[in-house]
Amino acid sequence: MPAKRVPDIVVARLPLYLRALSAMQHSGKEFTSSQEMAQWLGISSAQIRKDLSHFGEFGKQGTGYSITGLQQKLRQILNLEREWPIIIIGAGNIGSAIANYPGFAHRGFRVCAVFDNDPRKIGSHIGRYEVYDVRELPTFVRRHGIQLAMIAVPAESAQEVADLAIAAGIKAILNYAPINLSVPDHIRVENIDPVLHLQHMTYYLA
Amino acid sequence: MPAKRVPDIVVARLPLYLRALSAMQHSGKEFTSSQEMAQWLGISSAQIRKDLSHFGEFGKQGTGYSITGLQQKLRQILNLEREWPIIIIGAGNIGSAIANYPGFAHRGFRVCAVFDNDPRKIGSHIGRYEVYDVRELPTFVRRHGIQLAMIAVPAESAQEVADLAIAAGIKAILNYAPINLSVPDHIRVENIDPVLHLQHMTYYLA
DNA sequence: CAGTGTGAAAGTCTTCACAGCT
DNA sequence: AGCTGTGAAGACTTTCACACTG
Repeated sequence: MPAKRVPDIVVARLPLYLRALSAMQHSGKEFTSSQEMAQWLGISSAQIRKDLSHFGEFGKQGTGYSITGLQQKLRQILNLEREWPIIIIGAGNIGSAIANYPGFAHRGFRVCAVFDNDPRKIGSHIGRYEVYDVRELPTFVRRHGIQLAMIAVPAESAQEVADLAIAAGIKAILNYAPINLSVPDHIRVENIDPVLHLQHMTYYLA
Repeated sequence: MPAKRVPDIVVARLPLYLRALSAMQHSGKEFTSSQEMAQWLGISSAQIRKDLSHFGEFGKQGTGYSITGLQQKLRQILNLEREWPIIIIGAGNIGSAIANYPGFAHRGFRVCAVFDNDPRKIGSHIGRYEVYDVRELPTFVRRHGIQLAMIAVPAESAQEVADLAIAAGIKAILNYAPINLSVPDHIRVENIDPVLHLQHMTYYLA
């Protein structure tokens, strides 16, 4: 469906559009326009139209976009018509919080296991997940064909567990450790480090 | 110190440089080069030099940058020579996890209070923080002159607590709720939504 | 001679503005 | 009338490549 090669920055905005559409759907509306979405998201309407135009023509002139229709298209584009299993590596504060985060379920993801290397944590429960020994990770990942991992271990161990996960077949990593992972070209990594955001904002504070 | 107006995208990379420098410092080195940092971060050396050139000349030709010297400069630029107090709004999974996250302390921030509106949580303890009634937030923020807040409440309440916090004097918000906050122009907001990152990555997975 | 700082060139991304459809 | 989809223009960002310095 992508006509040519779509810029990564455009792909990054699609989930945002999807999120806005969900909120609009909740408010019971049936159609929306690039203008309305733009206002909602604080960006320009031209950008939204241009972004979507990379993938096809989803709107009706004079009317706008069907909210459910566009959601469906975006889910197709982002491969969200299936549910993706994810593993969490690290059963500390962050690992526990994301394991119990209810926000994944309705947006295409299902946490299916939590791993740690601390004998005191292995076998214990986090919400409804038993914590497994990280040594069982390779077998687990291979057996279930899992491609997504979230890393929530201390910075010192992050590269090590990333290597382990990649060797086992993981293709994309959401990394919560405050460190830059080095990975092969075909592996995707996205990072979440709240401190980076805070430090960015303090630049603008008196 | 900023010669002219520095692009926001440049400011956003400075914390990344700071993080890389900390890691290098730990490995005992004294000097680094734009090339070494670039390799570490997976970006180009020219970009690093250009970014830094917006703020002054920090390197020595032939030698590179003093690791501690550059760290100090970046801390100055980002206003990180003081320690910033932050409040957390929301004492659920995410709020608790970030309250206990040890990564803030050495990077310029100190969590100083946690608020919630749930009577069952108010008065209870999260790590070493007592959870306060959100109705005490305005007084607390004013009395201590707090400018930074992290919002970790459900999406439905996020706009409401953001409004409350802003009215009390909060100037910058790190928002964990999966929703776009609308705020006045002079307030800065950054968002963390792991699902957005995951959905971005599934685009590239088979 | 290794490595910075920087104009100029190349590349990328956003906005404009309007033809054309409903 | 209202709103999309889109070339072309404009703005912004990155990279190049080299004069210069310790």
